[in-house]
Amino acid sequence: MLSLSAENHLKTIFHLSAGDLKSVTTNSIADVLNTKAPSVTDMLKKLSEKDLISYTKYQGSSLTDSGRKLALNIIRKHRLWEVFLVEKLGFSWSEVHDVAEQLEHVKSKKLIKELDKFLNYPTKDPHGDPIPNPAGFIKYGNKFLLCDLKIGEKGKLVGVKDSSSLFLQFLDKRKIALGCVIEILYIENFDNSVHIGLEDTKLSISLKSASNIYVNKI
Amino acid sequence: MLSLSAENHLKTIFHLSAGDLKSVTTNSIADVLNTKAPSVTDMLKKLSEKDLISYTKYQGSSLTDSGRKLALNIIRKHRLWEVFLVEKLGFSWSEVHDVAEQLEHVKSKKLIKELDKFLNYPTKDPHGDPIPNPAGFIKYGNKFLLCDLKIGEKGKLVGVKDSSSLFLQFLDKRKIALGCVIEILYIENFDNSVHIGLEDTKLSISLKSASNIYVNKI
DNA sequence: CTTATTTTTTAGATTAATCTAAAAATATTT
DNA sequence: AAATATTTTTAGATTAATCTAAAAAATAAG
Repeated sequence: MLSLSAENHLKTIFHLSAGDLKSVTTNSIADVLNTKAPSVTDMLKKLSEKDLISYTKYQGSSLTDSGRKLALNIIRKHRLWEVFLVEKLGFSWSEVHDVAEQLEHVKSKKLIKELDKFLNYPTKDPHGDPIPNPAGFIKYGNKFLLCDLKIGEKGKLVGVKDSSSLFLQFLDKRKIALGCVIEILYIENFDNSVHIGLEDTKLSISLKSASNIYVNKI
Repeated sequence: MLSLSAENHLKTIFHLSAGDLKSVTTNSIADVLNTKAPSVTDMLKKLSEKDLISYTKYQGSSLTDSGRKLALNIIRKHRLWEVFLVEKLGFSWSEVHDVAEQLEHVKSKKLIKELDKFLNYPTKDPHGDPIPNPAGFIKYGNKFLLCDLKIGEKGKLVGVKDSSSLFLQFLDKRKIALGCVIEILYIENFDNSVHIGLEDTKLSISLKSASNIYVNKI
């Protein structure tokens, strides 16, 4: 049985390696988890002992197959709970993270199996991120960053890169939501701000914002 | 912020003092929590420090008003989650305890507020136990133990005293469920076993079983 | 009302997760 | 490629929750 801290380390390594099995630095893990590097080193040794990561001193760490499976299971739980919070309890997408962060650690196979059924087997969480299946398989959509579209191209918003509540609330204020169709109108030379068409309105967002929005080209 | 262990101690003291503010022994707490007396003593000192219990060495401990409020809040969360598991996820009443035991420690005011609304403000959990309101008020029904009814009297099953999954499964097997009407037919002199009428059938249960079933007289 | 038994507490360890400060290894810069 | 800077690890503490063994207090029994 993994400790809460061990689960959080695995999850973080998964996110930092972008779902790959590539190597992740000790400091980057500490940053995400708000701890210090020595604490992370300790945990890396323990996870390595259990064969959940491969770790060589000073060379960073990467998930093994079994570690990746465990990480994906935690992420699966996190995202299913997020769907529950939004669809059943009326949370907004900017409010769900902290609560899901706690719920993801509840241990019960049956709970997740039944929750999945109750939610009608969703494949995406409220931020557009894919929900891994029970076997630990995750299907990434073929998405682009909004800032990479050319002028005149259109995309449907399918996810965000930065899902901090600050950014999500920024989007809410401008009625930019999952599923919206966005057209690139033009790009300001001066500051690279991006003028977009959104349903019936036009507005301008910063390059930084456009680099945090995923779309499917249409 | 209370630790998980502190929350469990408060909850246990509440249950052992039967919802009262009466004093509870150190060993009885250790028994319920599957720990040893010295561990409990340590925690009692900490809880006392925070004014959640009043504790005098060798004299047992009892909840203060604020401790009682916290305990009831945990119990509220536990019971709401039990309702959710049974009504929404299709768990049986013998399966919910261990999962609710984990869910009750998730911290989020909004979560419980919305869950309560989603469940349509239930007042009883799946075992018939009352759910405390958000202010920490709990309303006990006027219930009797089945074994205390006289021959010929009838009662509606409104709860169980022992909600171990062993006992609940025992009841399930005999189709004895919340809401059933039970009549006392007669009591065997030899072993005190209790013959009951249950809907259209008759059966016999031990005195021990009859002492674990709560009914409302009808 | 002593003596024996049981309960509770204290004393002293252990484990897990964290930290700071210092040492070691790696990476960067000139 | 030597010097400097950064990153990572080790060493050594700390805190919280637990434990066992022994001491102290309360309770029960004769």
